[in-house]
Amino acid sequence: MAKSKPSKTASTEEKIKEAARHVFTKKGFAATRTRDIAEEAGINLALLNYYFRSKEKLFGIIMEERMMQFFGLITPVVNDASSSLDSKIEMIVSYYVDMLLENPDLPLFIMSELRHDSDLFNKFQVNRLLQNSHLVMQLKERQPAIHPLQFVVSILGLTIFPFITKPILQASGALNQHMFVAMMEERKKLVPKWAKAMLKVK
Amino acid sequence: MAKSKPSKTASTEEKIKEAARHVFTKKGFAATRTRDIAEEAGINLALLNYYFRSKEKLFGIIMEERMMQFFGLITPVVNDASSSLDSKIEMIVSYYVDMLLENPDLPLFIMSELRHDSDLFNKFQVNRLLQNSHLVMQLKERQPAIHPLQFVVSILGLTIFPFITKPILQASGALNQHMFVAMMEERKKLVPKWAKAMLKVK
DNA sequence: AGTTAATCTAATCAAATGATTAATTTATTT
DNA sequence: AAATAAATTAATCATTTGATTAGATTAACT
Repeated sequence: MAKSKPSKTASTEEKIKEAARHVFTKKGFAATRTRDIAEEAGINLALLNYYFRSKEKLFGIIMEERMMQFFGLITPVVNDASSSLDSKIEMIVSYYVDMLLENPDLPLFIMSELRHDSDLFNKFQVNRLLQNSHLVMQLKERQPAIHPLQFVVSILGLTIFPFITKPILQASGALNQHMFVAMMEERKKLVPKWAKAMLKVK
Repeated sequence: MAKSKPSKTASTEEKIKEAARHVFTKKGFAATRTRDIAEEAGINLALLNYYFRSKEKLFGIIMEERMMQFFGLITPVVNDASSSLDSKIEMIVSYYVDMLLENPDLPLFIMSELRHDSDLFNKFQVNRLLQNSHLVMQLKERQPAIHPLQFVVSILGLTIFPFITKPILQASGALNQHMFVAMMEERKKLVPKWAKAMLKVK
């Protein structure tokens, strides 16, 4: 398997962040030992505290990065007043599939850590992202009978949930890596079509 | 908030299991201290090892229980040769919503732990659950152009994903507990209708 | 070159944590 | 009632783990 690269050229600080990003995202905060990070970064354990003070501080930095990566992706799309509802949906699905194929552990990481400490959410003020957004307006207009959140959760679920079940699908032998990628590529077209059909249901 | 009841009447062994079920499911294996479990069960820490040998062993017991609860729910439905595709979908959604409203932490718990140790999955042989199932046959027949797994993942995603995002939705203030329940009750009817529409898309 | 600051290392600490032990209490059996 | 087994407790152990320290090495500056 592709071992994460401690980037021979990168600065020590960046090597630690790279390693932390990888280990935290894969194992979560509680299961991560600072020694794991130090080892993967190829540095002395004390340097972790020298550069980042504590495990918590380092985690906070990584978490902020990852939350921005995860939630920041939709912010511009959701609020774009010039695009149609259908093209917004296409963009959301396509962007997320591409980004999550590169970062398959991200959803489970975000959701798990946020459950343990939901303050993280307010801390990085990712809320008020949907409130009064252009997307929500368009959803209300297209299908006034159903709460827009139902659609938002559905579209995101159709896109993100496969990445959450990926470990199960692969462990069960139902799917190998190549098939998974193909499945997600197909979803880029399927989900928008499905969404259109769902919006017509009364 | 409703403190979990250490069941004054229950046996010590059962009190420990109750507490373990609760704490493990809420915090995950790594973040759980055996002392947390002992305290919540209202028993001496040593009794945990007296009855269950080790944290790992106790966790294994709880994990097996929870995986059965989670995956066992669909097994009979998925293989029922007498029910229509549409009614299978209705049942799956309805069963899961009801069960998960009682156990909202379950999906995130299962997915998180399974990611850390996907052997758990094979260990409890939950695989081969879908392979050649009646449901998969019916999906192939109804919509041969699309891999049945696409639909299975979608239907489960539409049902389960909201529970995974629940901590976020509530932390963001987008939804309170009552609204969440109402939303999920509405989904019992919406998801089957959506699924029907999705199956028609070509 | 000499001085100062930054970076890094090995060793160690203190607290947390899973587990065990020896002794005590309670229940069961004879 | 006496003897035996089961259940429970307080104290303690051994490891792990996050963090610190003092000292060495390297880089930057004058």
